[in-house]
Amino acid sequence: MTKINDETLRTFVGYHLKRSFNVIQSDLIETLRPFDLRMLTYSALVLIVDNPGLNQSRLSQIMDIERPNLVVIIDELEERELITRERVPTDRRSYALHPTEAGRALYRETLDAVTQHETELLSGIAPEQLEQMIATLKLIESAKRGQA
Amino acid sequence: MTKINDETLRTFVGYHLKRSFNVIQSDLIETLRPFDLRMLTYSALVLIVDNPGLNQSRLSQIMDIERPNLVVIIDELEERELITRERVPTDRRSYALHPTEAGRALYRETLDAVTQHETELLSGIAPEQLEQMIATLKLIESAKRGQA
DNA sequence: TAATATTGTTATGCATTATAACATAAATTA
DNA sequence: TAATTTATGTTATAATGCATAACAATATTA
Repeated sequence: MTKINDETLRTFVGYHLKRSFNVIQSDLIETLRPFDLRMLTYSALVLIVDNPGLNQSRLSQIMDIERPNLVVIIDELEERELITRERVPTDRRSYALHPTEAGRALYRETLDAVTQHETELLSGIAPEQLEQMIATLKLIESAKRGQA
Repeated sequence: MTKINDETLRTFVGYHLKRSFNVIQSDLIETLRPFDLRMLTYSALVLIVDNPGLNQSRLSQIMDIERPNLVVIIDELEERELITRERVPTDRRSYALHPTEAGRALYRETLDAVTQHETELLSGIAPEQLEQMIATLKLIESAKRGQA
């Protein structure tokens, strides 16, 4: 088992970001599996519960995905009766997205599970260190081109 | 333009990781476009140049992708004559992957470009702060389940 | 020698992401 | 007001990413 040299890639912040994200993502996927949710459907559910009445256009923006791709996600959540699409009288093009009671219940269940799993996964790291990292991640996030 | 509340998702480290990675990834994709490389083909090229002679099995492991998915990547690099597959006398199942001179030249070109773009993108952040973040990211990476 | 494991491969399916084109409705402008 | 432009949600489509099953050739182990 020869050890492989990835020092060149290690000079890139993006490489470290991707590898560490992969670890958290794998854990999250496993955590969400029993609830039959994927990352995208989960994120959408959380955002709809926390922002009842928002429309698909706004939701796709915050989720950083294209509107066509959100449609299937919303379709799935609606079919499972976790959310509803309701016509907006003042703008009849758009739908106001609202969680159902089942949606809010699933939100609470999953929030607990996801929080516990991530806390457990990162239990070996000091909270202050994580907070510092998050501060830096926010700086990177706001370095987005065509925005500053 | 109503502001959307994503405070719940902000309690997750993974959410911050994903959003900041997206920023870097977008930048990287644009940087690699002129060279007709994607992230995966680029990573593979770098690892082959830095580890000449390694085989596909090892490469797929370090790249964290399944062997079948690596085949098409290696196919592409080989067709473009950036690398070669060479039979290993001591193990005739596997191929030793080696960069061609063109592969090494492209490696040098792209390394400069990618380094410059990432440096520019992150120029507003103190290097020590980035180093600290990388240290934390490494901790997360090593928190991978079924490994400690 | 026989059974098992590894390497690379093909085929396949699902998820993610992006773009073009469209119908409906709203907003803008002439 | 009428004509044009823009916004919202949708369908269709394609490229990419990622995972699994099955297989031939070869190596390893029992």
